[in-house]
Parts: sequence; C-alpha cells; structure tokens
Amino acid sequence: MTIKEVCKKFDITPDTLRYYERVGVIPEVNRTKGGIRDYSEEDIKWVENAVCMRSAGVPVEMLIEYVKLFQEGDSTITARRDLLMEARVEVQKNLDKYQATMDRLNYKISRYEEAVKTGVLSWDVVNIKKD
Amino acid sequence: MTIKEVCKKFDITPDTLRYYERVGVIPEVNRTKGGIRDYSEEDIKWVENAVCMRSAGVPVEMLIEYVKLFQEGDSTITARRDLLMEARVEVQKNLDKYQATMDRLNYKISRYEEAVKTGVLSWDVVNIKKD
DNA sequence: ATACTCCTTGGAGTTAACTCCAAGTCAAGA
DNA sequence: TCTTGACTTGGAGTTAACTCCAAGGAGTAT
Repeated sequence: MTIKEVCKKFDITPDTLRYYERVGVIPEVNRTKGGIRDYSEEDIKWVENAVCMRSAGVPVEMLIEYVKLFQEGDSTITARRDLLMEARVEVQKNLDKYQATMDRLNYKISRYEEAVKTGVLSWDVVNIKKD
Repeated sequence: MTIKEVCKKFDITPDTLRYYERVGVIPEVNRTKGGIRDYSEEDIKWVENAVCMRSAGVPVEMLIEYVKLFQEGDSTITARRDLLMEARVEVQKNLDKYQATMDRLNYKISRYEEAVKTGVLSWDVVNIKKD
C-alpha cells in the first residue's frame, strides 16, 4: 500500500505519516527497490493505532516509548502494560472533562433555545445554574 | 477575590488568567484603586466557564467570539446559540474519539494482563482484534 | 523610611505536533 | 530518450496556547 493510500484511509497527510515514522511513533516501513514506502498490513495496524491514540491526545512521546519497548521484545511486557495504563488514566481524565463540557454546553444551548423562542434570556446563560 | 485565589480555585496560573483577560476569553476584571485585579462572582463564573471549555479543547478563538457577542447584547442571542452548537459538534466528535481510544486501551491492557500472568503474548496486543 | 512581597504591564520565548519546502530520485508513458 | 508526476530527504517554518521575563508600582511589616 502506498503512502497516499494509507493517508486517504486514515485521513492524514503524507507529511504527518513520514513524521510519525521519522520520530518513531510507528516502526520503520518497508520500501520498494526504489526507496518508496510500501505499507504492509502490520504497518497499517501501527498507523491505525497511532492515529487512534493521537486523536485522544496521547502524546507522541508516549507512542514512541511504546514502539521502542515493543521492539525490545517480551522482556518489556510489564513496562508496556504500565505505559498503557498510564495513558488510560490521562484519556479517562480527559473523557470526563469532555463529558462535563458537553453537559455544560447542552445546558447553555437549551437555555438559549428557550431565549430564542420566548425572547427572554435567563440570568445564567453564561454560566451554570447557581448552586 | 485575588488572582492567586482564583488560580488556586481552578488550578491555573496567573499568567494564563491574565492572558485570558488580555485576549478576551473572559471580560475585563474590576481592579482595586491600586490597579490590582479583584474578581467578582460574575468574573469567577466566566473563568469557570473558560476553564471548562478549554479543558475540552474549545478553541480560545471561539471563546473570544462568544464574549464579544455577549457584550453586544440580546441581538446576538441566536448567533451565540449557533456558536455553542458549533462547539458542541466538535466536543462530541472528540468525546467519541476519546471513547474509542479508551476501548482500545482497555482491550490492549486486558491482553497484556493476560500476557503478564501466563507469559504468553497474543499476536494482536499492538492492534485491535482482527476483523 | 526601608524592605519585602505580590501585583502590574508589554513583549519576547517556549512547546508539541505538525507542515512546508527545495533539491533530488525513480518508474512509466510519449 | 525525455518528460512527467509521485515519491524521497533533511531541515526550516508554522500554529495555538500558553509561559516567562524585566521593569516598575502598591501595600504591609519593621
């Protein structure tokens, strides 16, 4: 699979994909004789994983560390597990924040819907209900 | 309330809070005769809102726009609602991504837990189950 | 009155994660 | 063989959102 195809599949740019490989967010990809990247199924799984993790804010730094440990073999299994658990804590934290913000947005929007209908804007549209 | 107290309350730095005011993420805050910021309840609500929105990745740009519209008065009610709805779409998108990443992390970690216990590392620890 | 601490400002600097660019290579088509 | 177009590289540039800094002012303790 060419770089362009992989990029299309995951909606990222070739620059990003090359960057990921360069810094080690994904392992090195096989090349044709001409030196052009040819992504294997395995490579694509790594890209998929990287894109997913990055979309949830897992730092590039952490993904690099994971790949490094992976390439060191089975002796790093617990280290990898710990790294993933560390990542999970952060993702969960953010998930909670996003959910809290959704709640706030939903509340505000419902108040605005009301205001648009009735012409009356309640005091607390900016904020959240008084305690 | 002093800037330090507000910062402690929301776990941010004075620099960030002054930055928010400077660029318009929150409206201007009242000062003492000496020129020192004295945050009112209202100000604090704005800060709370800004911190919440920012923690879910709502761009500073968008918060500035909201404050600007708010200060223009009731004629901007629908515009503000639309802005909030736009923000909500983005936050929801990210929420979904974070959830997907949590699922992936949970799966991977469970596989690693297994591997740590049994010493056997299944083929797909890196990725997600084959289709 | 002097020192100390915390506040102020405008503006420069930092960071993470891309994103762009110039110069060069390679395979395929005319 | 020559052109075309996609790919390659190392390195520089960009962006959003802070973060830091130097210089100065105000209020309080000694």
